[in-house]
Amino acid sequence: MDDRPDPMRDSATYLMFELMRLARRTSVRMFPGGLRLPHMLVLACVARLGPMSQREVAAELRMDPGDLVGIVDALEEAGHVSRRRDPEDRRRYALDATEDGRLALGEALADRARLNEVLFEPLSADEVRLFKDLILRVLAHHDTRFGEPGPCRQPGEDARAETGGRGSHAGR
Amino acid sequence: MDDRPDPMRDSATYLMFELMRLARRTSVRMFPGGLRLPHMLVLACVARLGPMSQREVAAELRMDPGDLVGIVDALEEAGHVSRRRDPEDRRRYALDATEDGRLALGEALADRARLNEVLFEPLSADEVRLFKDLILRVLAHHDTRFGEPGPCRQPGEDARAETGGRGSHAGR
DNA sequence: TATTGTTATACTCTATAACTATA
DNA sequence: TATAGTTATAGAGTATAACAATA
Repeated sequence: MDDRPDPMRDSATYLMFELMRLARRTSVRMFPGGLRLPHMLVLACVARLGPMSQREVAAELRMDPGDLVGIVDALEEAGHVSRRRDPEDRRRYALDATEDGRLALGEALADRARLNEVLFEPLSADEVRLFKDLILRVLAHHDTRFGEPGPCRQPGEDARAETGGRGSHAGR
Repeated sequence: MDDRPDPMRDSATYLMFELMRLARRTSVRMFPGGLRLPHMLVLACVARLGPMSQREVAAELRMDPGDLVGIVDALEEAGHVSRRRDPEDRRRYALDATEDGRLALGEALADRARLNEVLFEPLSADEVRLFKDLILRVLAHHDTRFGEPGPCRQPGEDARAETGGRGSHAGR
């Protein structure tokens, strides 16, 4: 039966696929009805980058502007974002996060942190940092958003456990 | 503008989400019309584990048996798998990979390897191995398929699927 | 921007047929 | 047999997500 090894398990993208399925199921089980990732991303985007148009959000998140309509509809109905016409250019919206939206984002971030704790429990804190660092380096290679070390570390934030230089830090 | 850090980027599951989006887009761009991951998984499963029922495939891959119907339909129509009734139990199919299916699987595996090379180009071979190793350890902690002997159920999933061999179910 | 439509994936529920066990 | 319960597949329906085309 199990004589031959599964050739799929050699593929990093397949393993990531399995891990994402596990993450989604675990998320639904732990936080049913919670903010889903796309909504969370849009909310976090407007909360961080201030009043902006849907077009700008779509560009920032690499999402289809058409798909943003429904997401912003839902966030507006939930009272998480405000959506008024930009007086400078009435074709555009000026989206912004409400106070309630910022609270909801904080809760969603806490939930997601808890999810990550449960999911990555077998890894040490250093290993999780290394894991994220490897992904960030791959993303940076293909997507300018993740390009520079910029918004990952801030003055006043703790940077001592830096695992990832561009060099080789993974001997194994 | 606003140079506050994006709080999402601290979340391993968010970074994985972005990397999976990138992988899917890259895959479609490099191999339009190629075998998609679920089809590939089913094909690899029957090619490796010999003649088996759809129920067994679903259990092995943690997929919904209902969703398997369409996937096997497509694989059968493409000539990649054979689907005949199991004479021992005519409710079941005896699925098996055809020679053509094994060839197609080999090509799909080669394509996926090429995709992984392109995607993970910024990482060294050791780092990719480490990356896969970290994922495998996480998967093993939540899913019995991925090693780690021991009594361990994956979250959000029950143990309903236990179709070992034909014949006796001990507990009734 | 918004709308409409298409496709892929995942999950739920139900129907039907074939099997198992038992009275 | 007859009856009841279980299993394997099929199908409909829902929901999310990505994407294309167009108003």
